[in-house]
Amino acid sequence: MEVSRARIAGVNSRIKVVRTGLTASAALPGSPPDQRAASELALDRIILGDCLAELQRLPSQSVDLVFADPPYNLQLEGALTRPDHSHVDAVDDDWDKFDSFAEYDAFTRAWLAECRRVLKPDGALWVIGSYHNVFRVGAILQDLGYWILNDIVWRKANPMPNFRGRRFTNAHETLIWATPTRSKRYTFHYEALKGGNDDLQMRSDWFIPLCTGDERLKDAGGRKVHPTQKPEALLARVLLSSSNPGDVVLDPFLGSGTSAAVAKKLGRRFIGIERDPVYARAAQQRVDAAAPVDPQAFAAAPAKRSEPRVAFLSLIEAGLIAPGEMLEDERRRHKALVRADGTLQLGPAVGSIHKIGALSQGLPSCNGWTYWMIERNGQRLHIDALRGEYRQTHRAAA
Amino acid sequence: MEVSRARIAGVNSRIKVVRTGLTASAALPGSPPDQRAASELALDRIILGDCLAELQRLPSQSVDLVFADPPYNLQLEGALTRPDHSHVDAVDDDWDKFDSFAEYDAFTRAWLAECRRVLKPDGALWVIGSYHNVFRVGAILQDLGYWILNDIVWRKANPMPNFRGRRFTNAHETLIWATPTRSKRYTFHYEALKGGNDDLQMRSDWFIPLCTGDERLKDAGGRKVHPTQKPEALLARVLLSSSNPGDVVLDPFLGSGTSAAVAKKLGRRFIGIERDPVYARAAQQRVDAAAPVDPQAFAAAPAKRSEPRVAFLSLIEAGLIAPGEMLEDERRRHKALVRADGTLQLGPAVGSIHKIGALSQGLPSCNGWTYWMIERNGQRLHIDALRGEYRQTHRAAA
DNA sequence: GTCCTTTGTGAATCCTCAA
DNA sequence: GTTGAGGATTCACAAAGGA
Repeated sequence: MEVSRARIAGVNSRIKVVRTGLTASAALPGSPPDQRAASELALDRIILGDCLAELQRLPSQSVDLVFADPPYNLQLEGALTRPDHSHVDAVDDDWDKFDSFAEYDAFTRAWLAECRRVLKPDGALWVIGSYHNVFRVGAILQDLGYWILNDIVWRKANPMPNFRGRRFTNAHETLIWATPTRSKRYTFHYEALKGGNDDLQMRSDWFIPLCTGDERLKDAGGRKVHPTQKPEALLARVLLSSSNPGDVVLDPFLGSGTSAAVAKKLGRRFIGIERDPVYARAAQQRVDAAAPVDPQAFAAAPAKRSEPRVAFLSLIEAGLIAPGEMLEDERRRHKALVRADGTLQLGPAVGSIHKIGALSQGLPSCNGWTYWMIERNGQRLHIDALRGEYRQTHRAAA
Repeated sequence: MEVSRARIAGVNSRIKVVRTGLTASAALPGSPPDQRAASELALDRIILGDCLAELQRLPSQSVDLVFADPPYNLQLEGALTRPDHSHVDAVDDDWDKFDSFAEYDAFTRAWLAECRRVLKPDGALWVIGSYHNVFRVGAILQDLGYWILNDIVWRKANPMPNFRGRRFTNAHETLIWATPTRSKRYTFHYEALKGGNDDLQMRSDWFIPLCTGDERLKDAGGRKVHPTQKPEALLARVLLSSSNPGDVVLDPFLGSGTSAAVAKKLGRRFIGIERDPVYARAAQQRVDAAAPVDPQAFAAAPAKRSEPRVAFLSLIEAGLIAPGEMLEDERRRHKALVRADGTLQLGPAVGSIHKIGALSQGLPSCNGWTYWMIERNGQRLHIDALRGEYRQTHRAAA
């Protein structure tokens, strides 16, 4: 999973191609979606166009991760307001809400369904929202067959206070992490996250400051370019936890381009869709200015699960353990004989290091590598240490 | 917010009336709901019966606050064991099983609609849920015309870990606070909450321990009476923030009776509906044993103030350390690369600041915070100093 | 009685690959 | 698709037990 310098250079040069201007959807008029193979997918580009129309052009099962920050406030979205919104009195309020919700739901269902089509089977989707919209998004997502893995709470370090003092300070937003189907194949860098968190599992509540200061995009007049620019730290945690270097990250509501900028910095590929030319241009400039961090700093960490398997027999064949030696558990309660074929013998029972380990304890299963110990140079070692030794000496060959 | 002694005494004497036993619904056969005025509403009682049927008997606009802890529809499959092979006691009760989302939605819509009818116009509703159900509950609640005031995150101090390391620790549950209509007339004790929170506005993320120890109801055999008993601190914050002494609190899924017990302790009236006779009896005993308390004691209780934990990753996210930088130990014998995910790399090894620190010295453990140094402005600092800096700028991190 | 160690447990949608 | 074996995996508390 090492990312070479050549690869990074390749990413950079590709970005340079689109740096000349936005890739407007109008530039691709004659390409029907069904004829576009995944290999043709143009990457590291910002598409200026309608979210739904552009999603429909993307090939199926071509994207590793979707990050979506859809509109929260129905009233402010031109496409979602009723034409005759002008006079709504209190009596009509419920109907108005129902109409708005129905429209919002239809819109949500449409883009979530397209994202599900575009996602690879082992990909995943993240959506962020507030209480205004996240319940609808979450329910629709479940209805469409997505499988929720976690809901994550982004706890804001410095939220806007509630000026009227009529509610609790709205100090968090919610993210939903889901796979397109109920699948066990998804990316999650458990050990890396744990390593960065004082060796404790990363929890579902994340404490991250708002996007402020230099990170916040401003226009020439010093006004913020986008009203809800997300902090890069939030996106970084999303991408680092659930994607790999080189993965394709799609953002159907790119906005100020946080997801694309972080994707570039962390060695991921991106596709961003944005309808507003002002946002799209700002995002493009931001992406152009973003510099990838040292590839060593985001290269996939070796996870135990992904280490190559080693048969216990291989240790015997490599001379690290001799047939006839005895293994013991930590407390020296059980003692087993190493046989030449890589099995253990404990009394009359013969089986794998795991089976005999489980049997000796009366448990349904056991990791023999971390259960059995052997004596070497007057010290006791888990046989897992010898496995590590074996892997080290055989890594060069591979 | 002060609860007067006279008022508490009055509540007590009323409760004595129903202390003789459970008020079974069968005891009220001849009273059609429409003929029952609000003034006749029998209070401080636990109704043994079906949630929907009993809600339908209650008069309209008679309740100040609803607290509902409905089934979550967890959809668990198979068994789960801890790394030590012990069995995880899952919530596999029949009451949590639904055939489909559609069935769960119909049930949810029915009880939420009845609660809306029963609520006074200036009343409010609280629902608690997890990602399994809360999105559906929230969307249906909006569809019915409820108006959401806040979503609240209950951050668990001591959640169950994710034993297989396949997801983020599910460390929170979500509460929704809503009024039956879009109304400005609802109860919110802003100042009282602020006073109990170091004069800071109470945020939407609440840090409260699970219900354990003596508070957890046990049967004669020492087994927990109810699988999902909620902590009284959670209910206390709900009731103190959004109800007044003397208010009527309705809980359609009473379970172990936390809401009723806290209501009695805080001088509120209650109506609890519970279908399971075992739960209902336990709740009744619990309520009988509950004595009015000083609200301040509750408000002060929950958050044990220790130094908030800071992840090394947070320093990177905050820009205090950049991915790709190098850390060195005091004597410059070892040099490690800071990775974007908050882990360190030393040669082929990747791990936490502590793990890599220990590895570099050949020791079993190491405090990475005081072992690793970094250069800043020509001077060398322990990374612990940067942690201090982070804590200073982010007080709310706990 | 005090201190230290061991054990138990909580609303959980909790593995992965080869044959 | 299914089956079977390999082997990876836990945090904060509280209560009980032992020295």
